[in-house]
Amino acid sequence: MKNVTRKSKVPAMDASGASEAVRQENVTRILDAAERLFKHYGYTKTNVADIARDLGMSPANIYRFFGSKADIHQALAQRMLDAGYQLAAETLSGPGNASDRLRKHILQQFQMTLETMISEQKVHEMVVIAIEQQWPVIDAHLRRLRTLVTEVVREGIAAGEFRDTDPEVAADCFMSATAALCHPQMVATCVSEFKICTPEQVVEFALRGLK
Amino acid sequence: MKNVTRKSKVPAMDASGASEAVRQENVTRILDAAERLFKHYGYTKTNVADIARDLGMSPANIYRFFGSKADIHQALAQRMLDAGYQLAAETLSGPGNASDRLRKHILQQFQMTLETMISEQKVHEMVVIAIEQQWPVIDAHLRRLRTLVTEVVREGIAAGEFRDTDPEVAADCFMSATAALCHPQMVATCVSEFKICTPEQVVEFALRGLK
DNA sequence: CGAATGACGAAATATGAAAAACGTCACCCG
DNA sequence: CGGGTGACGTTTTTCATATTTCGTCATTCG
Repeated sequence: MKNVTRKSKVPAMDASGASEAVRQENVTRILDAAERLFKHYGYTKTNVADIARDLGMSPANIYRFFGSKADIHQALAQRMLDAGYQLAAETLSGPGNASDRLRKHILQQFQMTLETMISEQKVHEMVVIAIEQQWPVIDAHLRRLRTLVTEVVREGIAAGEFRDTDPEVAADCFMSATAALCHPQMVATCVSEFKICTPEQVVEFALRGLK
Repeated sequence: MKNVTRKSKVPAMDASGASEAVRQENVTRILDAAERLFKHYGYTKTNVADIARDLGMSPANIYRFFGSKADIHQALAQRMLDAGYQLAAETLSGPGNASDRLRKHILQQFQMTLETMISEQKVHEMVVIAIEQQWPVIDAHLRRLRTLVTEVVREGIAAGEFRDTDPEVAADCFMSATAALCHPQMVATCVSEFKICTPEQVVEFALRGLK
């Protein structure tokens, strides 16, 4: 409901820079505390009073930086997704040909999802909430990732590595085909059930679709 | 917990056939009533007393045929999955080359999932329960389907239509790659979000992975 | 004057008793 | 004797209420 990135109005230009900086630092401190508490006690079991107490401030003060508890959750999700995006960007713009990079990217994504699910259930709880409620941050993240993948596909086509098709469509198809390895819900349900092929084989299969 | 297919002991061989037949008819009647009521009022809103009243029998009598309400649900799921399997079997053993049959099969599956989700929310509720609790019937159904797909892949390889690889692995990869179109949870979440490519394109992409 | 807070109404959630539903069993009936 | 049932103990769900938590605002503080 409320907007996540509410910017304070900037009445004067002279001190606004410093003011904005100190504000940003408070935001970061709150997110750090929230992340730690959420991971320890779980999202639903942690209330804003807990976060405020942990920081030695009043609950009301939290609301000067975040419109709601859900906003904190979303900002945290944004931060985590940003980290994932950063990693993906490095992998996808790293060394190797297009196939190598895409393969590494997907398997990395899979690995990350798997580990989060197994060892950090509290984080997984937050992920599930985010997906169920179809937050825009998730959608935006997927779009960002798709942009990266599209670029790699484009390079692969230019290098003669992939066949010549619409890079956007091809990238989207590739991501759909590997969704079983990247989507948390899929990973959660499909890992347990008996599968014949390995993640590596699925990636190879999807890569072949590009060629 | 309880077993779904509890068979009555067969003390004598002469009348056991008829006895078993009349028993089977009761099972079917119960399932028919349950299906109608579940679809109308929803699974959680319907109790066994409702089903019994609908059939003009006592609730206790239901338990002579099913170990629990969940067993009815599972048997119903089995019956629906059987119908889906039947359809898939016809499509996959129908006319056309391997690609045509696989394409038709996946798009058909997608269509079915989509319609169920949109127009029969009560059924979708039951599907979600079945998936969340990871019922063996679902797993068995997927295995059955995979067997069918494997056979088509094998034929495609024999006809020189697909490249020569392990049919089982290839079929499993193909199903993973098209999971975004067949898995109810995926369809539910991914349809709404803005996608660049169409279902048809995803299928073509996956088919290309076989070639 | 802006940063921060205690007090407060609204909304969500925990609690616990009452009701309903589940599932079992001794018993009845054709 | 097998098909069927009413009565009954146990578990789950419902629902009203008490408590917590959320989020706002007038007021205080530096």
